[in-house]
Amino acid sequence: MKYTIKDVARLADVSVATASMALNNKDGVNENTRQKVLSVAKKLNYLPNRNAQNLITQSSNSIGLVVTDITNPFFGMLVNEISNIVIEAGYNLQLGVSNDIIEREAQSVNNFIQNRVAGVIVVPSIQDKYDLKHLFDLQSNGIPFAFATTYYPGINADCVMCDLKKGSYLITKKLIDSGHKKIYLLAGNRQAVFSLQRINGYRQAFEESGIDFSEDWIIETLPYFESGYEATNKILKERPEAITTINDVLAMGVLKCLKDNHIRVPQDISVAGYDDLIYTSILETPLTTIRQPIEEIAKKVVHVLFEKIEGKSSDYCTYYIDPILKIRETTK
Amino acid sequence: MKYTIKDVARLADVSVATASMALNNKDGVNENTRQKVLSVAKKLNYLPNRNAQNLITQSSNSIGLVVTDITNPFFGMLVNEISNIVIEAGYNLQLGVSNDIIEREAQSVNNFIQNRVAGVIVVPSIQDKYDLKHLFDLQSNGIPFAFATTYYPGINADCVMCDLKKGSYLITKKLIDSGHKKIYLLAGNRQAVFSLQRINGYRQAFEESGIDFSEDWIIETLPYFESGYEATNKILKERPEAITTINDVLAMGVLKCLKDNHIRVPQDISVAGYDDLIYTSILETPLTTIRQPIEEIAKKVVHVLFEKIEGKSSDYCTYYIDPILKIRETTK
DNA sequence: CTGTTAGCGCATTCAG
DNA sequence: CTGAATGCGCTAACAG
Repeated sequence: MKYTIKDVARLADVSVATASMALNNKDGVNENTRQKVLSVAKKLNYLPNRNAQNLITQSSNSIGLVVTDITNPFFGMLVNEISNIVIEAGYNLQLGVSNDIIEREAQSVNNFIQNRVAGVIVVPSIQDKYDLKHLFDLQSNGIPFAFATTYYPGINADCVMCDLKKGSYLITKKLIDSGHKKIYLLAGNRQAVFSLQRINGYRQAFEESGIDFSEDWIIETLPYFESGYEATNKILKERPEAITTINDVLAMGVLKCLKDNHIRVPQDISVAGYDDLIYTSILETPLTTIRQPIEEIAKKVVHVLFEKIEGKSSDYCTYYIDPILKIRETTK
Repeated sequence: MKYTIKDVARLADVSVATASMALNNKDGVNENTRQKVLSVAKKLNYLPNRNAQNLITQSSNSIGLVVTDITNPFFGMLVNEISNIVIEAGYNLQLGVSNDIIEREAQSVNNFIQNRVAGVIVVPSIQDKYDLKHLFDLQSNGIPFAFATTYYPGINADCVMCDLKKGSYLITKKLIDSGHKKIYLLAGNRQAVFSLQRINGYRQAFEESGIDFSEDWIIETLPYFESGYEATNKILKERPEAITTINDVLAMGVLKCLKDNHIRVPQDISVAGYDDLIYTSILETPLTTIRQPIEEIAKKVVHVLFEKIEGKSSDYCTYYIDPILKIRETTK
């Protein structure tokens, strides 16, 4: 049976109002009656109906989170961290998976709005054309939100992300210093902030070194394993000296392709990834990569969101977390 | 601004009741007035409050899902599939991550109960002692639930899972047929159904072949990368001829340890995993494994749950999906 | 076809 | 300290 507060009030022989006050630890209720209420609540296994609570208190115990690709362990870890923190704080997590399709992101966000969640965290997807109405809808509904790992430009919201430009700069510089010139970048979608920033870091390294580079070396890709494989297949005939990617999953696709073509890493080609997934450490040659400090990103983004929810802060900021270069064996 | 149905009613110059009927496409409302209501709703960007809707209709648009380890791509894929199906059906997904801690599972389920979700899917965690009160609470609150990938014994609920015994049987038989005798099994927790079934398959293969085996070859582990590494480290001095595991992530830990100890696979030791993660295909030597058909499991478990939600079915069943043996190069 | 009334489960006034 | 009354936003009778 589902019990309501009426049931516990009736069985505790008090009114609904006092039952409510007792249950919520409000003062102004006699200790004896409180105990009586609590004990019947326990006996009945009574759990308050959040829909009713949220409705009357005009608040919510849920946080909405949209990620692009839950299949990628990087986002798996992000969800894990965010989930832990959010639950710890007494909230519930509603999850949307966009698969990098903006319409799905919008659908999830609309769900969140209808459910009147307390706040939303979104990992933006790759899109050429942005229809960001759902984000403005969040704003007009007074629901705070923050971006994680990257952001959509032109939106007034907090963002917590890795300093992607710096990461790409570090890795590209490393490759240049090792004597490579023809360094390809599997870059994702040029329109996207997370690609642009990495491209800028890549460019900066070249410019600082005074080595010429070609725009043709910047390859647009999707961020998946297969995309890394296909892109590599296409550029192989250009004889790249090194290939960097915007994430480890792409880099694994690169390695797979090179393997299938009997090209040795790093003897024939150097390869570098981005993210530092644990699973890359057992590769034939462990992957040189950039670590994005996920725990920090998760902690910070939730913190920032909570401040907005609690009304402690009202100005928006993009927080950059320092990346860490992990030199392993896929680079000379 | 947040608008309520009152606002759209007022601006459309109708009563709240007709506004509601128009919005919900009920018939018995003039086409003109319906259009009028719809247009102001659109103009206002009105989205109904689900808390109120759920409260009055005594229903819900949310499905709760608890997984153990979202960091493992296997569960990432499972969440992805379930999310897609559930969203497609017009539901919202609430996610809990237990990290194999039963108290966290319970907390998530309690959240789901309080939110009065329509149904719950749970991936049971590894535990010696089960306090399954939260599941009985689901039942007493009339919330249908189903298990995915494994189940807790003694609970009246549906389960959709891979035929784990068969999978382990197939792989063990394969190893025996290749001439191995001393085959270790990194088995997870013996108390858990998902371990037991695999152990049974392992046993069956030995018994059929008439080869003696030792109980000592069955090693209890946690299901994580590090656990695979550590377990391997411990059994190395016993000179195993082959190591099978209950998931690919564990197997990757095994491979990493063997690599660090300069032990060749499969020349010195054969290794086999379970799950068929895409990332294992680029390993030094691609991993022999058992594929669990995740899409099928996801589809079926959601289907089964929906039938319970809609009251179309009332008896419980465990559905076993056939595993697929993937022989690659880590086995002789 | 439309508006009035009632109530989902709960928290918060305000009298007593 | 306690209870009766009110309303959160919405849907479902029921009259008119």
